[in-house]
Amino acid sequence: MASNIRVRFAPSPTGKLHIGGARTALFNWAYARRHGGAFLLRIEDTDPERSTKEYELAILDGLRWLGIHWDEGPDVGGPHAPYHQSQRIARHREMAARLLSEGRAYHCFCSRERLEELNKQQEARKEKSAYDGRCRPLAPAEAAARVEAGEPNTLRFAVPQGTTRFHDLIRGEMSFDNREVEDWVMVRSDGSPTYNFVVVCDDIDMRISHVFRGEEHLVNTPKQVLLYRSFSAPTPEFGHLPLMLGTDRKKLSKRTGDTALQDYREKGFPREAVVNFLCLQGWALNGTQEIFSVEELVAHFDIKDVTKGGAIFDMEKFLWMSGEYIRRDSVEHVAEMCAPFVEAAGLASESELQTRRAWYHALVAGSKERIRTYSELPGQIAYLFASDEKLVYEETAERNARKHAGRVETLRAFLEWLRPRIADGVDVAALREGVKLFQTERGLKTPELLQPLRCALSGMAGGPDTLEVLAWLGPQRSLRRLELALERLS
RNA sequence: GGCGCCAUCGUCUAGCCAGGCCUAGGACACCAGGUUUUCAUCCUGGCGACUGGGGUUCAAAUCCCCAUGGCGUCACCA
Repeated sequence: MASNIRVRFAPSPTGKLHIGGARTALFNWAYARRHGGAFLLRIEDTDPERSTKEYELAILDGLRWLGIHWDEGPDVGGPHAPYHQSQRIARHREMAARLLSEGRAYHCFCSRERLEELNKQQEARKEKSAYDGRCRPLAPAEAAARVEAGEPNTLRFAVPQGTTRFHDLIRGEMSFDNREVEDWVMVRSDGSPTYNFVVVCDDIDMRISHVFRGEEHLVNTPKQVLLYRSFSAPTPEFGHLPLMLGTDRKKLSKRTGDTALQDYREKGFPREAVVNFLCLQGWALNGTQEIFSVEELVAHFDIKDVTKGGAIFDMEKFLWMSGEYIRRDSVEHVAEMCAPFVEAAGLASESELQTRRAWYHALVAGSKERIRTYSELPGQIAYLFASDEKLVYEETAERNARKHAGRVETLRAFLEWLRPRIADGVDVAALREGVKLFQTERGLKTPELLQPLRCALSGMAGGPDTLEVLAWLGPQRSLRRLELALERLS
């Protein structure tokens, strides 16, 4: 059954994909999927000063990483191409001319100086700053003559009297007095059309049925609704998503943390966790289930269930969720995802990890529940790659070891006991049995042996099973580290 | 300042539209126990909220009004 539902995500390639933009894209996409509609991508590259191809590519890349697929867009094309706003300029001009000829827009010859002056005066009188409509009464013929004569001008939309109402699927009935909407500029003096104008032109031409975007656009909506009516085009349904807030309770900005999706990708957050967490900012599956898949999202998502209030981005919960995904994932996959971080940390090259695949996987299996992002793995396993001589003892690890007065004697005895038992390799299970006997024979409590041993082998206060660590290190290096510890812990 | 939006634990939220099932549920964080050689995981328990005031009603977190607070926005950016 074909659906008439068509939604879009229309980023401006003037920066990296913002985390809030990513959520907007996700919600649009999920809505389309849920209701059998189409999701399209349009690049709003009409600001040549700030738009770059690099950002555009990065945004597409980010969306793909999230698993978002678009039915129509700049790279895949579609029936309403082109999907770069800058390439639709001829159509924009045509539509602007239409409004002008119908008397719904007019030429304005006010200079920037006058507008600035006007603004200053309004501010001084504590009035709202808005264009005063001076050029609106100009006769069309006179205006046309002045344009013909080369006088600089902009094209302004002639806002009618009355009240503009529209329905918002998240917030209900919205109402704005048109006196609050100024005669805004549709086309700049250089001939380029402005955002509020082109966004409507394109949405009409692309048959967009639902517009879901950030709440900061709410106040633009009356301007746009008026435009739809001027074009006698059906007004789409709107849905203004709550803002994502920083810890300062203000619109998420770089001041309070990373705002680019890419930053979280580079920090090693699993993409499923990113998707899951982003959805939880302003939407809930049912109020009790926090972890859910995109399939569940698509099966249950409805714009009506989106929250109205802004959501503070809680990094602690995000990290928890990230760790949750890593714990639930397979060792193989986590190992693969962590590999680039292990390499970047200078611990081992990709080929070295390939060569020692089973060994590397064992490390990951032992560390999986101790990391929250892929980037945390190197810190957990660095001691295995350190030189025996330069192994760093963490303060707590050394303190724990030194708590035991007989540590050096214990380690010396253990070293001699151990040497023959691992000459042919380490058998953890057999060793574990042996260690129990070693302890009882000497009347040692477990920590008395294992805390100094752990410090000697890894220099870490925590971590996986000490005998596992011994196995990973191998006989030679384990013995070497024990010998060194005899000195270092005395 | 004008206009607009919003308002449940510290945070994300369920409940609100269709008022009683709410002595307000879940999650993160925090605290206390348990498991573990340690850390982490895991398990158990605890702490903790309906912004205030009016109204409607037999009954309000839920509906209405006001106040307060927070945020957004006021460009020839998008």
